[in-house]
Amino acid sequence: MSPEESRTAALEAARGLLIEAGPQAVTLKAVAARVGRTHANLLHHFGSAAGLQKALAGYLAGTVCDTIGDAVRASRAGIGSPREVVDLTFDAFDREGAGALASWMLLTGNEDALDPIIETIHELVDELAPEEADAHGGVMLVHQDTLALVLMALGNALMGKPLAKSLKLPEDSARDLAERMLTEGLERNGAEPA
Amino acid sequence: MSPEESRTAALEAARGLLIEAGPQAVTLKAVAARVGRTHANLLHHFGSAAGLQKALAGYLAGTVCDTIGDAVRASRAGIGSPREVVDLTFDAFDREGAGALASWMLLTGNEDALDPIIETIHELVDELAPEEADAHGGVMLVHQDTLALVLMALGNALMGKPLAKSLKLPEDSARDLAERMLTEGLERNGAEPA
DNA sequence: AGTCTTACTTACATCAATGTCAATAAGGAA
DNA sequence: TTCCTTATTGACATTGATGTAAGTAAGACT
Repeated sequence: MSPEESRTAALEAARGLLIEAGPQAVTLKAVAARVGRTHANLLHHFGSAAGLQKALAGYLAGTVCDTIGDAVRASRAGIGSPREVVDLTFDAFDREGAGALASWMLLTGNEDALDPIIETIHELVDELAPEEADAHGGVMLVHQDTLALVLMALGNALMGKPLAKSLKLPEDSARDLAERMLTEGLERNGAEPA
Repeated sequence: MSPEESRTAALEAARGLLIEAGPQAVTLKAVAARVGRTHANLLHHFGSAAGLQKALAGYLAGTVCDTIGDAVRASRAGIGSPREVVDLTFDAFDREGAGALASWMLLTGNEDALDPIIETIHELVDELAPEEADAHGGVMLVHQDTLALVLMALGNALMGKPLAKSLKLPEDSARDLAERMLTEGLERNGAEPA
């Protein structure tokens, strides 16, 4: 197997472990077992456990960005509905492990590894901002709305299910809320409703 | 030292460690060192490391609830401004370690330990809901707004600072956003503006 | 062929966190 | 006092994650 194949196979395995069992489960031995190698082999490819984690962060940032970015660009005659953007963002954090990884990095004090994720989000923000707003400070508002969107998506990925249950709300209430907020924000910002 | 004193001293130390250095730093040895005991002593008092963690969850839930609840009740002639509620909630997650603990519990799959925290949040929600809305389904909306508030507070505690920096927004933009959202939500719900 | 690189492995070493056990010491109760 | 409970400790055992070192095998290049 080529080095590149080995690396991506390992990263896919690590991503699966992260989503299924949480960050604690992403150990050299567990990832190695999933790809049928030994943990020493992963050390050979990634240098260290921290190297694997950093590579995983970059890999996740890439896949998350691709997923969202592609969908956004595909539906980009009329940029799609705000709901679509909301669903994409929430799915990215819920199901693609970005939320779990991000919080894990922060909780372990490893903030550097977060940079690629934040950067890709930043790119998405730029792409979503209606251009006509740029001139008169409207970007500020769009960035604020995106900030709220990401924060809610992250919070929802972590606590959404138990919290909604505790409040006796349907499980995806947070998405409705984010949609409402995004719609109002865009209207306030002068964008035409989709 | 009495058992109760020992326990609370240990829990205070654990809380400090959690806030300063993250959940990974809350180990038996580290906590013991901070209170001038040995890790075996903590095992004696809490039974196991998981026991300490569970006790810490309950302790944090208690202090967080007391802090917010007291302030809310104190300013309860006219329930205070929405901004006040926002600040209290954000501070709870930012500075009292509730956010770090909650996500840590979730990430390690230890969801039971979260129950007391969610329960105290639930109590706060009930207290904040304007009574006149109860009759015609307005509680649903208030609960939704509270859900959004908590999710944003959690997300902000974890990613707020780096994300705002990346978006070139002032550091507490999320609080402004939450305030705006809460105000609009309450107005929509028919509550008189404070 | 021979050589060099490299993916990969086995075996060992280390370190940190957790947990167990026996012993000590100190206070209250009989 | 004696006894009993219990807070506390030190020494040891265990486990899991990480890292190192030496060696094997297979392909590439001369």
